[in-house]
Amino acid sequence: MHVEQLHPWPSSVPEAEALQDRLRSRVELDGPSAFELIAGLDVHYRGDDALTAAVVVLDAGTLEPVEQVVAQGEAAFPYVPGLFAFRELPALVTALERLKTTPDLLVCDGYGLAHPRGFGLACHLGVLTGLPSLGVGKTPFVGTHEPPGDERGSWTPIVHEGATVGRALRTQRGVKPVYVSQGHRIALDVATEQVLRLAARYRLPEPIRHADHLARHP
DNA sequence: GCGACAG
DNA sequence: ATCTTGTCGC
Repeated sequence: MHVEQLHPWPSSVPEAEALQDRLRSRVELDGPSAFELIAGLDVHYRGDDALTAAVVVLDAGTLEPVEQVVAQGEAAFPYVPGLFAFRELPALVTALERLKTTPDLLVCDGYGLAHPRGFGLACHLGVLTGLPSLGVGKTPFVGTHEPPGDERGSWTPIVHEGATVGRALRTQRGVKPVYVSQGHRIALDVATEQVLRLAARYRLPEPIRHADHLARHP
């Protein structure tokens, strides 16, 4: 599939923040509510710089994989909370470009709107591809929230600077919640519904589990 | 001002 | 993210 060019690549923290501020204006917080092909994305680190990016496309109905690609790369930026996306974007974009199929939803490992400048990895990937995207975080980042109830499917809003930026969602009874936020071209209700449906058996949604496995065992 | 901070 | 054993539970 086609992905928009990354350049110019930021060479400093202020440049990276400015790029996020600029691209943020392109995020759309509403879009389709049904999807045929759903991609999971993840990266596995192998040392200081080396990393493997993996993308697995699943049939939304059967949850069977229909295509999977990997790309070897290097961390393209130092790890700075809030600028995490710049580490993994080049390798993830390379992997996406190797896809023969075009998914209609990207399920990203990390945050989208629930980010210090409202532009996490999921937003960035959504804007570059033009595809609906959402982020699934495994630990809290920005904002505050109450613990969701124990039942699968219960959730509480994540509030940051007075606005709802995501949801803490219990995908399974007896496990820690995951943190869902919008990336691009998707409503929060739809993102929540998709994550819950994709996490029918485990804490994390199936597309991310597949991508994580592939990145670790290419 | 200080600490905490997605992966 | 990654370095790492045993242990509890289905």
